[in-house]
Formats: sequence, structure tokens, C-alpha cells
Amino acid sequence: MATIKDVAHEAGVSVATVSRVYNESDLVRETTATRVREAALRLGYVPHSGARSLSTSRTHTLGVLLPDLYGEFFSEVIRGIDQTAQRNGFHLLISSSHDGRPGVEAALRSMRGRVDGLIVMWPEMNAETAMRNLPAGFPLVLLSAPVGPDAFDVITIANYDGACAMVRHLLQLGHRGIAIIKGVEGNFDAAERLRGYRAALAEAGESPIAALEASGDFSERSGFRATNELLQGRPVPSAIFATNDSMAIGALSALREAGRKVPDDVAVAGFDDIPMARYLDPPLSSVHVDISALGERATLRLLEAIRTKAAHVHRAETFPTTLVIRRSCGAAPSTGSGQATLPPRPPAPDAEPAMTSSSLLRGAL
Amino acid sequence: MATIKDVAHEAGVSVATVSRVYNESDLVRETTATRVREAALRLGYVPHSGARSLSTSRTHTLGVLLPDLYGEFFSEVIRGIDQTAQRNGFHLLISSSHDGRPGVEAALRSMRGRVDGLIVMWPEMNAETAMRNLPAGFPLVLLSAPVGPDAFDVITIANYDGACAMVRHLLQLGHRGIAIIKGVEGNFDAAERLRGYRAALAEAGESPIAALEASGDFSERSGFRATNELLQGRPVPSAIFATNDSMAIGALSALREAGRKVPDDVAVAGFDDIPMARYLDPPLSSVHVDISALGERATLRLLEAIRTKAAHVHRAETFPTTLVIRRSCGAAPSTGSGQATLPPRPPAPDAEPAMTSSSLLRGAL
DNA sequence: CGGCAAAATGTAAACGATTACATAGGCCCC
DNA sequence: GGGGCCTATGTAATCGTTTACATTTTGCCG
Repeated sequence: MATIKDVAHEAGVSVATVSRVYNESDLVRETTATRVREAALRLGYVPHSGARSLSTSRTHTLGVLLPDLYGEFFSEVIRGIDQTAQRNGFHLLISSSHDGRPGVEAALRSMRGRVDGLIVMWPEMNAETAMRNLPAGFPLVLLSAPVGPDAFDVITIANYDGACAMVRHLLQLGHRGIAIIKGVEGNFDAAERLRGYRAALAEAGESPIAALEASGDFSERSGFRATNELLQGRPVPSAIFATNDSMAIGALSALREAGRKVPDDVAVAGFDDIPMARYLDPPLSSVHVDISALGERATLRLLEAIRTKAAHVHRAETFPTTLVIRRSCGAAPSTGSGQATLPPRPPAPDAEPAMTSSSLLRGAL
Repeated sequence: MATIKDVAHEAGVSVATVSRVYNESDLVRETTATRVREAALRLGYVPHSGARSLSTSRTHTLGVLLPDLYGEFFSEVIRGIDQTAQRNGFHLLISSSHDGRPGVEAALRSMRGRVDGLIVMWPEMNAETAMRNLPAGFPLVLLSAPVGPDAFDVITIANYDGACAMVRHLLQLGHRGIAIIKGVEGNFDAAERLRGYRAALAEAGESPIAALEASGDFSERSGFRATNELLQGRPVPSAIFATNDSMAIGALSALREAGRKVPDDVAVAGFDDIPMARYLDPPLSSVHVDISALGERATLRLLEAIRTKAAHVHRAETFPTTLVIRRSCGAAPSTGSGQATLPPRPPAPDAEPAMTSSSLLRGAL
């Protein structure tokens, strides 16, 4: 592999000159620059970005740490991050850590010197401590982490509001036995969504019923299983709020197997509004989160932190959710040829009937 | 940020000793090692992996180049790659290139010196040339690329066989007007699947009908649109073979809107068998590809290439597909309470009724 | 043509590690 | 007590760049 030295020799100049050519310094004579470029071409020279990073101490790489890479949610987050990073000339060093805190810490260490900043998504409750031993002032954005803004930049989803709004909506439709399929134990998002569910019920004077709170782990399978349990318990729910769409998909499937009509017999709602939610049968009502925009937002915040380095001030930001009502919860006409209701609407996503969670909040008070 | 020099000074030893402590060399006295570790802890020292790479010329990082990051397919590939990489102590530097060949080349250059090897997924037809100007012998595995094995390591999906098998199956069920929803123009996988479709028809003495070949781009939306077009054309198909599952989902949705029963009025089949295919309504028949295993396979091949470097011999490998028959194509009982047919089956994926494409091939001859 | 800025190029010290080689102790044994 | 040999440590070159500073070349003017 040719190095800068080889090129310098081949072109009969010094390494500094070659370097300058590649860094678009304007103090190289055009004839020299051409000579250098030709030499480089002849030798197949490509600058060694690792060495360059060492020397400039900028890597143009962002580290991304995710709890897992499973499902459309993460895929969308990454897409949002990658697009934004790429647009700004940055690459992504990705690592998913299955194995709890030691794994995260190991991943963080191994990123030292390879990234300019970090996006860490870590909805585990014990998030805070693991971050503490990063070099102070290291550019870092946390996603869905239960920490205060004093020490970190953090972006969270409006889990509580979103869940609240959805449950209120179900209540408005007259549902009383509203069940929830909970998310992973000890997960921040899951806990917040559960809190929102309970709050909305309390608000309506309903007291929580343990039998209506089924456990899940955010997978289709767990949604399927939880729904079967709910159907066999007492009281039988008239609506099921799954705390993410994957579990809602499992729920729909279980209801079909059991011969229950959605939404006539049981209403179903999800959370996240992954792209395919509108193509389900029936189209799934969900709490919309613009997932890739979330990734984008995190990336922009991180890039800013990198740019301003020390002078950067931490903020906590809540990413808003929107209620998207489709047929699965029974608000829209649930039968008929369907052409008059909510078509999958190929063109623009923003044309879809939707209420911001805040607008619904106002309506409900 | 503390460097090795600071630690050396703090511990009263030379940098070499510190380095040895971190590289588990056994020729450091235990008391010295402890002293060094304590100093490091006091200073919050973390080795600079970038610098380490430069000096060892091993980065412990794999570069991954994908055409896009959209949808469950890529998410699964990445997951397979990441898991395997991680298990072997490697990280992932990911880049998706939206912008055709110049983009790919730029991405490749910018990975020089930051990765030990590359996995490139690039189903564009003009793949070959862009790879040519990599340093000869650079560890590289291509996914879904239309190139010969002479110059590259390449893994392709059994697109042709899979499509062929699925269409044969539909023919066996008595379908005659079998439509296809094609994939992205100029895409290798898409072209092969189309070829398989045509071959199976020809084999059965059917001549291809242009009106039954609808265009698509692998998105739900395009599947939706293509299906509407097919329904308005002549002849109206009795079965629709979508060349990936996303488009099949769009097709199901369009058929529902149009009031057509699946599979009674129209049968539907997909390709890829993404995890959620079995939770659709009706559960989707599809050509199963173990996507994350594909990622794993590619990674193992790459790791081997890295290990053996020059002595490595290129191979072309075809990743097998399996026919997974669920209700959407009408082979299984299509109505009824459904509990006797194909449950979403929580436990193990391999318990599902499936035929390898090769076994079906034999059966059909 | 000499002198002098300005422009172009070269020299060499970083960046933060690893590692071949040199060297300093400690121990044993004659 | 000194030669020889481990073992533990130190010295310094190296990886491939960038860049401050030094030096040379160029162009221009008087």
C-alpha cells in the first residue's frame, strides 16, 4: 500500500507538499499539484484516514451504541442518524451491546480515539453511572435515558404523553376494560408508557386492574402470547394498548386466531407507528414517533456539541408524539368496502389524520 | 485526556512497561503492573485505539457498505453481521451510499486505514468496476453482487431458485394468471427473481404476459400501487408474486381495500420471509431467506480472509432459500377458525412447515 | 541586476501507541 | 567473587499523517 512518502518520492516533492495537495491548501502551485496527483494515481495512493485522525485528532466518525439491533425501530433510528451524519461528512461506528453494563463500558472504552462523539441509546434504568467515567466534556447525546439534563445531553420520547393520549382516546370511544401489554422490565420507555396508561385511567376515575396489565418484551411473539393470556383472564378487555407496534402486530394475530374481530370485539392500539402500521389489517392506530427524525435530531445535537466542544450547554429535550387513529381502535368506520376510510395513502405522510398529543390533551380537559 | 506517557510518568516507569501491562505481556512484574494500573485508574487513562491501530496496523473493525438502511431486510443483515463481528472482537463501521457509484468509491476511500476488511452489498449491475481500485488482496466480501468468483469473494441469495420454486408452487395450486411485482430496475436480486419467475412459467408452457409484470421498487407503497394497477388490467391475476415481503404487504393492503379476499380471490406470495410475515393477515407465504445468517456468513468469510490474508482463495457461494407456505397463497385451508392451520408459533422457527427449494425442485421434475 | 516581499516548498516535531533491541538487576553456581 | 543467564525494564524507531517554522524560489521594482 502506497503511503504519502512514496507519492512524495515519485513526484519529486516533499511529504508536506503532497499533504497540502490533499488538504486543498491553496499554496501549492498548480503544476506541482498536478504532478503530485498523477504520481498518486500511478501508485494507487489513498490517504490513510487512521493516521490522519491521529495527527488532527478528529476522526469524522460518530459512535453509536444501541441496546440491540432488532426490529424496525432501531433500523429507523440508525437510518436517521446515518443520513444526517453522512450529510455532514461523518461516518458511523456502531456497536450494540447485549450484555448489560460491563458490555456498554467495554464498548465505550474501545471507541476511545476512534470517534469524535457518541450517541448512546440506553433505556436501562441504571444508565447514569456507566457514563460517568467518560472524559469530562466528551460530546455525548443520550437517547431514551432516564437521567437529568444537568450532566448530559438527553433526548427522550414523549412516552408518558403519548400513552396518556392514546388511552384517553380509547376511553372517549367508550372502552372501559382497557388492557396494556407492557414492555421490557426495567426499561425507561416501557415504564413511562405504563405510567401514562395508569394516569389516563386514574384521570377517568378508573382504578387499575392487575389482570389487565400483561407483560411483554417488545417482540411480536410476546404480544401474541400476552394477548392470549388476556383473553383467558377476567375481565376480558374491550381494548388492548400494546406499548409498541411489534407487540400490537402479535396481538392482532392472536385475536385473529381466536376468532375475535378487530375493532368490533376488541380494539387494538400500538406505539411507535412504524412504517408498516398502516398496512396492517386493520390498519393500526398508534402513537406516532418520527423515529428517523429522532435519530436525525440526536445527530444534529451531537454535531453541535462536537463543534462547540467545551462551550456546549447540556439540555434535555422531549421528542413529541402524535396520535394516529386508524381503524384498529374503532374510531373510524370499521367495516364496509373501506375505500372511504383511511387508504394507505401513498403520497405524503403528513396528510394523514392525526392529532398532536397536546391538542388531544386540551380536548380532553 | 491522559496518554500512555502520563501514566508512565505517574507510575514512574517507561511507556513500554505501561504498554506491556495493557497487552498482557507476562514479562512485567506483578508489583509493577499493579502500580501502573493504579496510576492509570487515577488518571482515567483509556488506551487510544486509533493510535494503537496505526502502530499495529490492525483496526479490529469491519467496514460495511450498504445501498440503503431502509426496512427490515437491512436491519437483519446488520444484526447478523454485528453479532458475529462482536463475538470475534470486531466493530462495525457502517456506511450507506445513496448516490450510486461515486458515492461508493468515496465511501471506500474514506475507509482506508480504518477497517481490516469490507463487506459490500451492492446489487447494482455495474458493481464490478468500483471494486477494482481497492488495494489488491484487500479482504472483501460482496453480497448480492453480480460478479464472478475469479476476482472476489461473493455471496448471493438463491434468488432464481427461490422465485422459481414459489411460482412452481403457485402453478401446482392451479393458478394460471400469475402476476409478478418486480423489484428495483437494474437490481441484481430483482433481475434474478424475475428470471426465476419467467423460467417457471416457461417450464409450465405458459408464455409471459407483459400486463402481468408490474414494476415496483421493494417498498410497501410500490406494492400497493402495483397491485391496484394489476387489478385494473387484463387479465386480472389469480395470484400475485411480490419479489419481496414489503411489497407483498402493500399488495395485501391494496387487495383488502379493493374488497378482494386473500387467498380465495387472489393468492399472494412474497420473498425474504421477514420476521413479521407470519403475523400478517393472512400469514404470508414467502421464500424464506435467513437474513441474519446471511450477514453472519458474510462476516465469517471476511474474518477468515483477514486471518489468512494473501493465502486466501476466492469463492462464490449461494445462500439457499426455503419455501415457506402459509395461508396467503391458499395451499393451507384458507378459512375457518384458523387454529388448526399455521399458528404464529412462538417457540422455534425451524418447526415451521417448509421445503427447501432444492427439494421442491426435485419434486417438480 | 540587486534587493525584497510573497509564494512555494522543505524539514522535522508532533499525534499515541507498539515493539525490536539494548541494558540493568538478581540469582545461581563454580 | 565473578561469569553467565534469566527476568524486568528502558530507549528509540516506527506506523502515516499534519503543520509550525525554516528555507528556497519566484516575480517585481527601482
